[in-house]
Amino acid sequence: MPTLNEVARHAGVTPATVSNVLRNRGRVGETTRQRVLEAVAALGYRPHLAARALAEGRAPTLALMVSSIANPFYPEFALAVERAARTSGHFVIICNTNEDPLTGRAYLDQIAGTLSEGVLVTNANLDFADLHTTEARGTPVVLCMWERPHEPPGLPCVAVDFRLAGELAGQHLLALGHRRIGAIVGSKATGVHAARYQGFVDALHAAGAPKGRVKHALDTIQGGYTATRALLDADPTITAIFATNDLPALGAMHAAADLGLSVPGELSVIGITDIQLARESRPALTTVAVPTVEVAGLAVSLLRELIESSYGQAGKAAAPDAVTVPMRISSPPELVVRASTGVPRSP
Amino acid sequence: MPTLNEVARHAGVTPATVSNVLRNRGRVGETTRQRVLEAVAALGYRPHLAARALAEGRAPTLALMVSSIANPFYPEFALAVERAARTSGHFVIICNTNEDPLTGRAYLDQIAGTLSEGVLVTNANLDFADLHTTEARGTPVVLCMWERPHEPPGLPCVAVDFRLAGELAGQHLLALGHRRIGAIVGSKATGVHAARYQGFVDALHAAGAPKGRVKHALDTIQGGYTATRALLDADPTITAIFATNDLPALGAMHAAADLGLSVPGELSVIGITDIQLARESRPALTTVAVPTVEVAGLAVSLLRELIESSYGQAGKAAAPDAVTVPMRISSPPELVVRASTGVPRSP
DNA sequence: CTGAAAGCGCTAACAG
DNA sequence: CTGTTAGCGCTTTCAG
Repeated sequence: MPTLNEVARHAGVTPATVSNVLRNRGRVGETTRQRVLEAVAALGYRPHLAARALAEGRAPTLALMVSSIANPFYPEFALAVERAARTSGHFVIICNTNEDPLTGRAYLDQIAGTLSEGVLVTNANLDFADLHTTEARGTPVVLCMWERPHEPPGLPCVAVDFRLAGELAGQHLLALGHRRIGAIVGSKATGVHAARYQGFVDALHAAGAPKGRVKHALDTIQGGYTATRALLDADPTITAIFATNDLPALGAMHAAADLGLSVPGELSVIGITDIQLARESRPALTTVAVPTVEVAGLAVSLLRELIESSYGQAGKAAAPDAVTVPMRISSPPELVVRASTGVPRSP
Repeated sequence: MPTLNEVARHAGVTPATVSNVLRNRGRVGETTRQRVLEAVAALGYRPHLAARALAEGRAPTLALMVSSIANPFYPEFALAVERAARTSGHFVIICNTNEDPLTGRAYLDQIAGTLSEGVLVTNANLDFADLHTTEARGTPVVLCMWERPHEPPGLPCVAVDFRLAGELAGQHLLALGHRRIGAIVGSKATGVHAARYQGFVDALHAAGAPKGRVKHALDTIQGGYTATRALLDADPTITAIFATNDLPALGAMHAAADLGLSVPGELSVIGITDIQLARESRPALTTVAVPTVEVAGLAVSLLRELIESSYGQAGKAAAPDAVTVPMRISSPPELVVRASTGVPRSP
């Protein structure tokens, strides 16, 4: 691997000049520029990114924290993040926390600021204190899927109005005529899907409909499957299932299939997110779509801004504007009606 | 961010000593070691990975090239890769080629050897010449899913006997009594699934069964869907579909659903790979499982070995053992019978 | 057992 | 416009 120095020698200039032509910095004469470019091509020179990172004091990578990339939502998101990151020359390092805050911390400790100049956090079971620590150490962090635009998390974030998503789902079911609706909340009671469920309840309330049964479940197909069976077991008159995420909704459809209930004939099912699988299931899942690609784009660009300004204010003492934690809000979720919802069966 | 130097000062020693205790190198006195450790803890020191990379001449990351992380097989594989990589302190950078060889080359050019010390390649539409180039430049490359153990690709790889997988699938269908089987090959005629289809044909041949119809398709659910409809259109007497991958197999099931054909009652469907979705579809997909996690582990450890030896032989002139390109073979694929296959309908 | 010194490959002022 | 001079933070001989 040829170095900058060798290229410089080959071109009969100094390393600084080569560096300059390569990054269009200091103005360089056209003839030397050509000479340098030729040398670069001749030697097949490629800049050593680690060296550059050290010299610049910043690494060209972003860390993407996910609980498990195997959860089908994350790959879609990761793809969008990577695309956005590439536009600013960033590479993305994927950090699976495997739902373990300690693993998450280990990642943050190791790469934040030393190999990555910014951190993107999805709903990855992380300790907020750890995130604040890495922020305090100078590495910007942004939360990618904050659920409650009206209750900022105290960390830069891009928020999606998930309460609205829940409400839209509820309204859709209500409009179809459903009154006995089971709800599957894909997390513990205190969990991250509270806003979605709240929206659903709001819709019910506004329509004067009864509140219905709720079941908390793992945010997986299996979780939705189990929850649905429990729900239907407890109340066979349920005509629709609202799940706070697509995966459990898919599980609900499976449960229906196993119980011999047709969807949507005998049971309607709706989810939230609109992952690819939602389109591809049979029947195709009605859901409330979250603008995934947009969120990824917003998150990356917010992170970039934070990174830039973090270098900018390096000299400033005690920035008191730390109170204004930035938050971007994505465009609102939208109902996508597909084949898993319909009018309720007659009693 | 405290530096090694500051820690050294704090502990009243030199940076070299701190470095030594941190990596258990030069023997260090127990008392100074303690002192250093305290200083490290007190200052919250974390090594600067980019600086270390430069000094060591090697980066702590591996590049994982995939065509699109959104294809459901890759996340599962990526997760396994990351787990394996962590055991040697490596981070993984995910590189989506988006099926574009140029994008792949751009990635290789930029990070191979400068930010990543090794490259893992899945079936990511890459130019082999580019891979050889990066290898020649000194960055080891390993192919992760080579399909034909008996025709080494000329690059280090871990191979899976996909011909066998196709054969097992064929045998299963045959054993059930199917004779009119449609095949969906998830790639162009010249493509990467040739071995799988060959195995299937071998099984047919061995049983003296007719060869049946074939349709090439995109390696997606949609591709399988379209292909299935075409197949059934051309020959309604088909009783089973063999797909060279799970995604198209899933698509076949959807097509069946839309045509009002019950699976497996009126149409059996089998795939290859056993992605998570196969377990989670309804009916659950019968498939031939590839040992994904094992393959990831083999690939990472092979890559590690290549990396180590590449540093080792740095001085040696013209290593003539370049002829022995290493290949690891995974344990054989295994048939997983689930609910999508059964005896053929009576004529 | 520990310190001093050189350098990894590149960038960033500042001179000339 | 181009060259000089310092490092970035860490590792690694080699002396002491």
